[in-house]
Parts: sequence; structure tokens; C-alpha cells
Amino acid sequence: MRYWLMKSEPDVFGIDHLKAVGTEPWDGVRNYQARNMMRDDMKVGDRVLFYHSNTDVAGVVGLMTVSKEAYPDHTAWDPESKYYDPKSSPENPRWMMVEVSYERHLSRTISLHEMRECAELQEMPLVRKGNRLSIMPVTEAEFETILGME
DNA sequence: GCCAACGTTGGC
DNA sequence: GCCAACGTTGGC
Repeated sequence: MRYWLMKSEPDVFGIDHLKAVGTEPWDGVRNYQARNMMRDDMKVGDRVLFYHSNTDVAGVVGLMTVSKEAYPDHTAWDPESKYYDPKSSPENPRWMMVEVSYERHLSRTISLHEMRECAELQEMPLVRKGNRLSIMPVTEAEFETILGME
């Protein structure tokens, strides 16, 4: 089993939305590195930190699990979708998504600021300047460290 | 809202 | 295949 961190803007889709629906496809990823990780490495049962970006306090807010392995992201085929990509088609899908299921909220937000100050988390891409990956692998030690800060 | 960092696009 | 221009991400 692997561990991951996935970013989302709470105004678009936050942990409360996920709790309300229970399970949701993680659509709209339009970055090759992130797509490849979903397609090649994410398996059912993997545990995922839900991270809120572009908000007042950015940080980890909850836990979820991968509940379905990668399959084509059909929002890329919909001209009405903000995720539309004319270069993707049902015959030749360019983008993939996994499905995730709600596990729980953290009792509080583990902020990016705190994570930056934590010696055990300095290797995470998240705390590196300029990092823009919306999906990244997390080691078991990092995962446990973050949960230990709750 | 600003802007640094970085990914993508497309002309050549 | 290079690389300048452009668009996006995301912290602040």
C-alpha cells in the first residue's frame, strides 16, 4: 500500500464535499506527472492526505482512500466542461482519474506553515519552493509524522 | 491581486 | 529539438 497527497481548492471541491458524497472521481487533473502517478502507481486501498490549496490556511485537512483505479477522465471530452481538452477523445483518452472515498476529517488543519517547520518533512515536494504538483507520493514515515501532528 | 516558478505550446 | 512566449498554480 502506498501513501499520497492530493491537492484541491476547497472552493471547487473540498473535504466537506467529499464527506457529503462519500466517493468521487478525482477529475480535472491536466498534468502529465500527476496523471502518470494516478495511472501507474495508485491502487485501491492506498491512503491519501486531502490537502486544501488556495485558501486562507493551506494544509492537510482529512484522509481518504483510493477506491477505484485509474480510468479515462471523460470531462476532457465535454466542450462544456472547464476541463475540456480537444486533444483527448474516447478513442484516445489523454487524461485519467482515480476514484477516492472519504475516510475522515482531521481534528484540525495541519498547515503548510507547520509542515515547513517540521524537520521530518523537509524532503516532501510540498514544502519545496516552486512545487506545483497537485498529486505527490508521501512516505509512510511522512504520513505518520503528519498524522502525529494532529 | 501579485508574482515566482514552472509546464506546455508552437514556430522555426 | 530548441526555446521564447504564454498560461497556470498556488502561497502570500
